[in-house]
Amino acid sequence: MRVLVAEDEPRIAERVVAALEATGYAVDAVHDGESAWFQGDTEDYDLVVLDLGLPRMDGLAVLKRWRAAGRQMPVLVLTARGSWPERVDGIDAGADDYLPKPFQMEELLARARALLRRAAGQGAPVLQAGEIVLDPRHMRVTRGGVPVSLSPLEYRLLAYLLHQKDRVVPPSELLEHLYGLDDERDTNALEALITRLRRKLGSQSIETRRGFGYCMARQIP
Amino acid sequence: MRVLVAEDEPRIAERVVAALEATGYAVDAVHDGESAWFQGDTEDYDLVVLDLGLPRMDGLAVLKRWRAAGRQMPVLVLTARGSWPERVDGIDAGADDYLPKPFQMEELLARARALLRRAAGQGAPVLQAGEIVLDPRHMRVTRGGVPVSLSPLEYRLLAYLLHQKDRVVPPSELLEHLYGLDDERDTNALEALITRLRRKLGSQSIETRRGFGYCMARQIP
DNA sequence: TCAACGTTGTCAGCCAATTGTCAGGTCTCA
DNA sequence: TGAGACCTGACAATTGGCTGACAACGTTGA
Repeated sequence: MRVLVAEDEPRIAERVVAALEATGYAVDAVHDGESAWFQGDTEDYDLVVLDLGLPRMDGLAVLKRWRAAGRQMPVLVLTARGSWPERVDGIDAGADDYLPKPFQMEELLARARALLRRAAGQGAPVLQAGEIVLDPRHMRVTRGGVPVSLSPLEYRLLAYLLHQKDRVVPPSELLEHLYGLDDERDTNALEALITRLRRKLGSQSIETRRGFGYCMARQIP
Repeated sequence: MRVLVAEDEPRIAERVVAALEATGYAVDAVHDGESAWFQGDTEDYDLVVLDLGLPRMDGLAVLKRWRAAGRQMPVLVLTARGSWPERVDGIDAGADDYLPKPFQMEELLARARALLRRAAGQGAPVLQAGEIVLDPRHMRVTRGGVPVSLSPLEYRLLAYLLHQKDRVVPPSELLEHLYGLDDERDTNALEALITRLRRKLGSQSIETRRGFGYCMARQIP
């Protein structure tokens, strides 16, 4: 999961980034509207946390430009302006949710989860495929009820595949989402990672579609 | 657009129903948890506005039962319990959004619009010819509902033919599309490919128009 | 400070699926 | 009936993907 955080107040930005990273997302941070717009326009994010009061370009303007250009990613708007007319504006400009400042970090994370979940077209609070269950709230993974311990990278890979449910995800997309910005990696690193994950989850858990990519195995429940 | 409103306080329920109806939605209202659950489980709604503090069955329980039963409709949760831990619970139980009371009606409408907009964005465009179905999102092909596993090249060929539907596609065009080159590639490679595809999809699936090209057979299902 | 450990990228070798080629077939139409 | 268009089975070269081994790196704890 790649997340872009656009927030100009250093203390808040730092806390948000730390919390999101601790949750296992790959996070990029920018501190003004123009950079935010550029990043969101050129890179592929699963979620954007966007402050409305950004320097150089207003957050609302950034959001509108993205939407006008057809960018679909879920956007969680942070705003200090708590009165409801602005909220309504934000939502109608294409925000998927907003959070008035000040907020509890836990609440931001819950909303982030909800948006990512919704974007994946899923209503359940846990991600699941067959006997594999991933609980994003507690960052726990079980296989048939038995806890499985995953490394950070393994966890991110599994979470991404589960979010995509039975879509086939090409290796290039996985590489981009796992390693954040401009990291050029050998696809073999990904293959090794898949192998390690399979060893922990069972070789049947992740399906290879030769020539296309990977997806979680569709199990017949 | 059908909307279900589950709210037990008569004054609020009345205002919400009126506002939604004024917007042009068809609205059903219930006033306790059991009725809410029953309605949501048996009828098809595009959106549910759900109060958490319902008599007879708690709103959260209603929501969880829906989700457990696989009901996917967007749910906007209303709650008087404004503290953030309950909000987190609500969101994690499968709510798509929540609105703390008291709220401005305009804000509720904006959120309703956002949820409906998002739900509408999920159409699954599939390519089809007779019993052959190609789902581009899942990169899956089925024949009479039975999954068929295709190689990358076979998949591309089929996708192209399905896109052209009832048009007869000359071999030169197929070669160009499959191999990029406008060249002297042996048309026999294409013939071999067609043969392999036919073996998987049924020999009737692809029609040969001698001297012109190929097209998907128009089947009468 | 150093050793033990876990994580992750790299490398090399292996296996199996994919796909082009070839050598015959079969079909169709003049 | 024969020429060309098309089909198909066999085969081999190529490619994509898997995995065990190892090394680099950071973390932890004594």
